[in-house]
Amino acid sequence: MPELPEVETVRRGLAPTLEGARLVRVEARRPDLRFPLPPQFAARLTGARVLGLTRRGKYILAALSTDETWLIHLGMTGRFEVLRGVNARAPGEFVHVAPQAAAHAHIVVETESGARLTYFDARRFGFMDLAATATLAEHPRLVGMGPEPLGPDFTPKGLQSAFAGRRQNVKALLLDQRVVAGLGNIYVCEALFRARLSPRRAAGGVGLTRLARLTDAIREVLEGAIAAGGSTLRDFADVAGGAGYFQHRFEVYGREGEACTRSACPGVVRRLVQGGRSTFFCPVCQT
DNA sequence: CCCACGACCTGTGGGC
DNA sequence: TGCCCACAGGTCGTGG
Repeated sequence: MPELPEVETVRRGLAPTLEGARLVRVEARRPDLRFPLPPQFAARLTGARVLGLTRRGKYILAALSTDETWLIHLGMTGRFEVLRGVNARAPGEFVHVAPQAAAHAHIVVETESGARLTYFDARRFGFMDLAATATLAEHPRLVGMGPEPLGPDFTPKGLQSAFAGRRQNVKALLLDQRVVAGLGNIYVCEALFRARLSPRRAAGGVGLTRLARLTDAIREVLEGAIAAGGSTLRDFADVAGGAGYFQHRFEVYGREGEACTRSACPGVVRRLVQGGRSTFFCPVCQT
């Protein structure tokens, strides 16, 4: 589910509760998510203070006072819920888009100040790890990851080098986290539409003019989505159970058969399957 | 190295 | 109403 804007929404939601907080009780209700949790996972978190919460691509990174960093990936259905204080369950305080089954509450963390954080993940495609902060950049999940699309290293020329000689289509390569970090199926479709670029083009053949449109489009889409609190199709919720609303601004994703939203374009949005995943695009104005 | 594809896991929505 | 299949926001491992 969550791509960069949703992960950033979760990070911002967790920050007020976690930053500076000491973790006093940690419960792992099963030994694994997608992968086994690291050895002594709960014990290594217990007693630690969270120094800061950052994000890299689709990972949330919690730097700890123990000189370790807690890495969190939400997979497709990972979700955090934050309950604060004794009145946390007061009627009406939280709106749950889809109440999470207790069976999927895998990790529970309580802070010294009485907040409780629960990680739910129905499909268990999410995963967590603990790694020494000093060598975090060498972590296998982070090493080789492409530039942050909202940072200064994401440029048309950089994208051109990443695409050079590649015959794969642009859509598939933009989903590759080594090319650019944080994009997923929705925002790649939306960005390609805004850039008027066909998802079927061979990546290596795209010129700088188009790549400049693409990098701009990616930034615009992601910034708009973060400002809207992410997109909620079925699973995504922020830490208070609320929905994002960027899905109302989708121009192609999920709109197969609808008229192209670009003014004066006579096209109809089509769906095709690339690399086993749906791509939505306008075959008339995306070239 | 590059690329295509199946696998992982559960829930849900649409069609019949 | 009920059943079954297709599909879902991600990533990894394997094979050619």
